[in-house]
Amino acid sequence: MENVRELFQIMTRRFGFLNKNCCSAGGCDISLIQSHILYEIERQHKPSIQQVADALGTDITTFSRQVQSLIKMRLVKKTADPVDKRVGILSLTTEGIYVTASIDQQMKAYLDEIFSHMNEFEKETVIRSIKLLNEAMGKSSQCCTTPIG
Amino acid sequence: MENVRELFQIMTRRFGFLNKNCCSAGGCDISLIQSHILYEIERQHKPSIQQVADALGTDITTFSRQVQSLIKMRLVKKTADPVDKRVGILSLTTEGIYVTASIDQQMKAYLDEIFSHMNEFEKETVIRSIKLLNEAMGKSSQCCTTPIG
DNA sequence: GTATATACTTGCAAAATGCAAGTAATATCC
DNA sequence: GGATATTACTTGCATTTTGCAAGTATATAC
Repeated sequence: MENVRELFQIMTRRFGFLNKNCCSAGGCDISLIQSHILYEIERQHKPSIQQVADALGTDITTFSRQVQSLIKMRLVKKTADPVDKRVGILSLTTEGIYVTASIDQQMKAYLDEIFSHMNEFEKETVIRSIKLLNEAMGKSSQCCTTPIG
Repeated sequence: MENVRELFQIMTRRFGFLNKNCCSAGGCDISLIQSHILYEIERQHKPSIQQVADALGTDITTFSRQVQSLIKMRLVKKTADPVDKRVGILSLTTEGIYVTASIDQQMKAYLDEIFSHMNEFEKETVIRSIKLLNEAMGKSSQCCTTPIG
């Protein structure tokens, strides 16, 4: 049996590089962290600050400031939740939507390139496997979540 | 067809949390970055400082200091290459080997837990898929490597 | 209506980062 | 074989990032 951890470690590292590559390139100059934040704001529908911070495993004080800088860059909007005025609801501005879409497009192009080295059957198997993996990680309560400390 | 990027993004994020969890827990108090460095020093056989920095995509000046702190913690040794005295060869100390092994053990336990939610066939498929993916990423020259800028 | 909890925000001090400029050793050119 | 360029780091320094402690504002509990 091969070294499973090594396989995971190398794969995630490479995917991390992919994410990095998709920031500085072409027009938008976004940090890796900012890219992750934009992605998560789009993915969740009108999330609160807390929700995104939790999803990314970032300390909330740090995240508060990261959001502030994205607001200054006019990529993100913050509106108070009308039901509970304490919570700040995050959403993308028009420019934020554009930048996020642009990053997504780059990522997809890279992924296509990677899959071009496989046949259709292999590609299907790989995608199905990752889905399976995500489900298994979701079921596992003790791991794969934000570190508590 | 599902959103492939999303699958990747979530998977790697979760695996990242796994890595984080395996640092602060139990005895050794190691940062996530330090854990990655230890892992890479063990993986490569007696690598140079440059090699590890490249593998992790870290700026070499930053990495130089990260190595210094690991040396202070007595987890890493640096010896000049006898053939080329400019290059610093990195290796783990006895304590470094112990800490690295301990982290690896935790990671493996977590991975076992994840795979316990699958049957043997699924597990085999997933592992084979990740191998395939790594090979495909390796073939792709334009991506999955350190960002140039 | 007071007490507690939640969702953030800010002060501050410590740590991490990366460019510019250094040092030392090697490789190249003539 | 000696000047020049290159490589493999290291250090100075200024900027940025981080997270704990302590704050504010709103909401919930009793």
